[in-house]
Amino acid sequence: MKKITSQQQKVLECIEVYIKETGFPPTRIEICKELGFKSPNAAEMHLRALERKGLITIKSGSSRGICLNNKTVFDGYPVIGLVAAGSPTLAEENIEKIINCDPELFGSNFDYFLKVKGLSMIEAGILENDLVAIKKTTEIKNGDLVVARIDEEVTLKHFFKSQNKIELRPANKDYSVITIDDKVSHFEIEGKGIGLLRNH
Amino acid sequence: MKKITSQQQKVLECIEVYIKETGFPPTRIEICKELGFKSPNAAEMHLRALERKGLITIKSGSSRGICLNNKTVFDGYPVIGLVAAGSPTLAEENIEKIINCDPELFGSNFDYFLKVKGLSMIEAGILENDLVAIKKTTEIKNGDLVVARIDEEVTLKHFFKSQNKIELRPANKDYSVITIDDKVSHFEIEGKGIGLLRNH
DNA sequence: TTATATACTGTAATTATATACAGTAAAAAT
DNA sequence: ATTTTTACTGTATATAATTACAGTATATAA
Repeated sequence: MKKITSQQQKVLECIEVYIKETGFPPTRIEICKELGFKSPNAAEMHLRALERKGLITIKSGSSRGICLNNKTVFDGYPVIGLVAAGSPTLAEENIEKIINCDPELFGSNFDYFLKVKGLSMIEAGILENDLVAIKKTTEIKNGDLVVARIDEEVTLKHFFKSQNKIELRPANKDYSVITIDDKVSHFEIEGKGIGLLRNH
Repeated sequence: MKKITSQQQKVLECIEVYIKETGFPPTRIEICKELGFKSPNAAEMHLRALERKGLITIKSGSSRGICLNNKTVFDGYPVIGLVAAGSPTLAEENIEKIINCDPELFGSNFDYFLKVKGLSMIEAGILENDLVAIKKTTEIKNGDLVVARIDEEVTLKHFFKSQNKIELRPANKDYSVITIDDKVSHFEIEGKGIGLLRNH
């Protein structure tokens, strides 16, 4: 996609605002009024440029026939259940279902829901089948809830790093701490749990 | 609001579909094409009727100047924190903030979020400041998570009813079971917890 | 340096659109 | 029983809107 000029940006915003306020797109002349142009051709040329750059579609011959192309059809966040060994977490085969919700539901944006298996985090109030909202990131602080991949296995634990070792701690007395050492051939932080969703 | 005829309903749906597909409302003639009318006045008359009945607004003189009025501006579910003694749970003074999310996020519809105070349900994985999605209902089964009002105090507990008594059980060894008996002057079930939301 | 794109004004023509008016017919309300 | 509303066809017209064409000027890319 080609770069957009500031004037074209203004025209695009003008169209977006107009649609938001009235429910239908503006005419060339209305764009001119809004932005102070004196010729309908000014608007026309900007519209042509925006169409060339793929941002709008103009339905020829139709009044107000301006379609915005930027509508990202967002159908929700995938729920990841058991991750098949060796496959990327977000691979289609791992997607159990799609949940539609506000991206800002947990304060900051996230990437997917991980469905919790087992009871290893029960003392942190994370039960089996809870959905933990995961944000893909490697910026992790001690104590954060992380999704980690150890030797092709995916696990949800609390992260603790000291001078010489990394520990993944469960929140359950019956489970033991995982220490990342030489025996581990592959270790990777996939992301961070920023929220939780439960269906009673 | 007056009742709508089936033909008017068809015209309204036609407009909604048209907007969904193109991003702008149809002209009179386009409505006619879609519904098989042969005169633009057929569409015009239906539009006038829909405007009289308050379902649309027609911007006079504007091409495609049809605005839908049915847009229910839903700004989200209220989060209820501490409930002031004697006040209805959903009173404005109790609303901490509004969270926008899909009404079907927890399977069935619900009415508000209750912000959890204290640790009485910690063994059920419900921590302080968790938000429990509450559906207002009195249809409760044994073991359900309920919001109950006892003598003007609101509490979140597990519900158990036997032949001769009702118990509200915490999920924490350090808390004791509440038994509803003659000492209680007022007891009421406000609703049922159907889901949970947590911000890490 | 020579195009090409941006950024407009100004005018005009064609077509798209709203909308009024004259009817007809049937259903529903008064 | 009569009026009003619904539900159209068919025609006409003023105006709303797209869109082409002729310019001017500046900035950017080849």
